[in-house]
Amino acid sequence: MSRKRKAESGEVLKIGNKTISLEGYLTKKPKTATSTPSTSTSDNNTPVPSTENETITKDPREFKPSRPLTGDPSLFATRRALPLYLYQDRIRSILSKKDVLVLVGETGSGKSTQVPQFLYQERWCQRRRVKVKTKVLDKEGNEVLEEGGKAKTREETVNVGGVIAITQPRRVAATTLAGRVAKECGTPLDTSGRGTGFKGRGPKGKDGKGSKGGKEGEEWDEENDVVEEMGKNNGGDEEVIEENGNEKKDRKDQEKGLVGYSVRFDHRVPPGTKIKYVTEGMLLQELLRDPHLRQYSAIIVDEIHERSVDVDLLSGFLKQIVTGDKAGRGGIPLKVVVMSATAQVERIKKFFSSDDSLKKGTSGEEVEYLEIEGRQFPVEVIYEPKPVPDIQEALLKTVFKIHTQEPLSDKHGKKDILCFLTGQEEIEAAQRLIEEFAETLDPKVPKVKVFPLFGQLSMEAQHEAFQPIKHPFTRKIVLATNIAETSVTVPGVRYVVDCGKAKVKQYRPRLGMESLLAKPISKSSAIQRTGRAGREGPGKCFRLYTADTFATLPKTDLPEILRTDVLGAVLTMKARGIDDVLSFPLMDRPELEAVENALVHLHVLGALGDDGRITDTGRKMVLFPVTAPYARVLLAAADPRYDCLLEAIDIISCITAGDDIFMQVRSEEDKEAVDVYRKELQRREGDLITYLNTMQRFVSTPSADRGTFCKQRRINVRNMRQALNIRKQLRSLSVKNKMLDAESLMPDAEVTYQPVSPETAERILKAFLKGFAMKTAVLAPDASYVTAHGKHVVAIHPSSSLHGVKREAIMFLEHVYTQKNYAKKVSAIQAGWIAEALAA
DNA sequence: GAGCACTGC
Repeated sequence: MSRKRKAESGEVLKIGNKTISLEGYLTKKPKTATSTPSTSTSDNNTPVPSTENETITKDPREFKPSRPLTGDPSLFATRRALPLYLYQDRIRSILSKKDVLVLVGETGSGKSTQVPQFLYQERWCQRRRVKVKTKVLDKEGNEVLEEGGKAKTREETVNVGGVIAITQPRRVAATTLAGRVAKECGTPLDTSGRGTGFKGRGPKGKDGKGSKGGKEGEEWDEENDVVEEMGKNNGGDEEVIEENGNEKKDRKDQEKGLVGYSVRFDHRVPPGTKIKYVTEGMLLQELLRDPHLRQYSAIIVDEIHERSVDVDLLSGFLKQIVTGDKAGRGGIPLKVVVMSATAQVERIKKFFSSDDSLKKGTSGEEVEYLEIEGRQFPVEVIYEPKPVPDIQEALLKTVFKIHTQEPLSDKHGKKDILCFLTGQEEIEAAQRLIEEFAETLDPKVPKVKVFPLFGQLSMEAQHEAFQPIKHPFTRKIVLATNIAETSVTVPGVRYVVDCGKAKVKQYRPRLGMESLLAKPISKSSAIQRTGRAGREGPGKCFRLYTADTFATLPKTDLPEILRTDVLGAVLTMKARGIDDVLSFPLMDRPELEAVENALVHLHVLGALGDDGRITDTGRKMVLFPVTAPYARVLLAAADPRYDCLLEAIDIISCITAGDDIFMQVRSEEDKEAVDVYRKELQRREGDLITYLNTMQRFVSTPSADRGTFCKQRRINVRNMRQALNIRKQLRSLSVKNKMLDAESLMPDAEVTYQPVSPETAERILKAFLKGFAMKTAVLAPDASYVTAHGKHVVAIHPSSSLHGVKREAIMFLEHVYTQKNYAKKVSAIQAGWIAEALAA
């Protein structure tokens, strides 16, 4: 499995004895240096010229909006108070002339809710019927050529525009924002009685509004037990009403609903929807069937500063549409509003300008920029005078300095403390220290109550951190990971203590594995943490590092695309018609080596052919909302040779449902009791067959007993529900793609549990090897496991049922460097199966 | 003997 690359040319890749030609898709060298990730973010340090900043006086007489608000009058006052209110004419006027607007606005400016409402009645936002020329494609999706080599086209009449999409990085944000805006528009989304049965990550959504669906706590909710039928509610997208601006029509639209949302497992797009909140991934998925985004007049990309892989890819596709010839949209431009909480304006402006303007030296003139002040209270920042040797000690000192010297509350409310730490271990150690020290305090000093807050905690435990404290004379201290930086808002916080570090996942292309280590945070992350103290009143932020250290921090975080395996990103591009992935416009380009590794890996998986183009297999793979190796497993499992698709779906559902469905057990006594039940589920074949066993046992358990089933085995109900949703989605996609016969599916209630035979287990593991042959290791004479690919020593992670067990060979689905080089999700295999899986 | 945070028709 060794890989050799021709040193002198980048045009050919060799894998074993195979040669893949890179011609046609590795034609161009990237424009920016790719040797180190940091060089590609070089304009981080370029100060933004102040002349660029649109400064607008805030005299309401001068900028009184020319149009009255519409919608629910009871919400007018709140909307008028938003900083953004005064900018609506300006925003409308900019977008009537230009196609791209970069809008920088801090949290609380109202940009996510107000901007689409300013725009949806604009003339350019109406749906139109136009003639377009479409390329004729053959069955495989390749262009049909006319004589002379030109692509064959045919003329069609299509609808273009009418809808504004607003993208969000998270589901909760998309659904809560849609709910809020629908209410403001006077066309509330009725979300009652919708049994999607699971909720967002935290008790509070991003903007401090409660998330919805499902009830609080970890109990299995029988009412929500039945998951919603896929695709039932997403039929409204195509029925956009012809818009001609008369009042009667407007009223009709209001009855039908102006606002909708579309996130995985949950679609609410009423007929007549003009404003649609979507997750970034959802819009990428839409791009697969509609490359010109014809349904939309505008795309608003919100929270672009978070720089997920999805938003980076989306930006690339949007740039192509905006700066392209627009023939696919019948000449109608697509307007793009890019919204960010932090100013990386130059970079974004340059990115969305056409390359021609760069050559002419008129960079960015097609792109307008507007900055809007936020609504934050001032926060005083206090640094350590010199570097602290021990973070726990520094934390303890600072927390009790605040506690003993600062008031418990003021006219703005409670004055609680939020501490940012790196992980669970650090949080638990700090909790013990603080609680011990609090015992020694004078009884005249107020009491403290400590709440840990990290993702792996149960819903109930997370919820506690959000509740106002009941006891009088007590201060709340929340010890949180990064979860409190973007995902949730803890109310009542007026003091922030920031340790200056966070655990970040980083992919190492050379090793083919990822690491999870604590690293210094960026300036913008530090500022974000500080801001958490100023949501409800003036606050203070204690940074447990020096001002000099702050000055050395990188300006922004490394975007995710430079930190993860680009396998998925490359396949996403290939499937959307990008043959030359290296010349695809990206704000930050991954290292060449990372892209090459991804291409080779995709070739091994059979998603790319020897010519580097996407194969039939690759095209089938992208239809499934799982990573490429899992998609490959599904295709293999549907093959009569392996014939285990339902089993593979059960396993993949469990594994991709967020964090492990098995929660960790904290106390020793609990552990003993839980292990009795868990042991029953475990199989000697390893973790995969254990997951299968768990899912099969779960679905054959009567609804009424499922709560007990989960409780006894400490199964995370939220993740289990997610697993059921994924299972349902993968099953229905398999039927749709003719890999599964709908008739053969039995309702779960009618299936009696029977453990899989060792023969079936073998077929399942062999099907998984089709996606994970690269992630295998063989037992060496010294009793360590050595990877087949790269010859690294790996240890089996303690969370695996095979931890401490020696087998001939193993397959693992995850490979993470933390304390050690760990293999996770491990199965026992035979060494001979590896070669078998690699042979076509 | 160990687990930053998100997400996908």
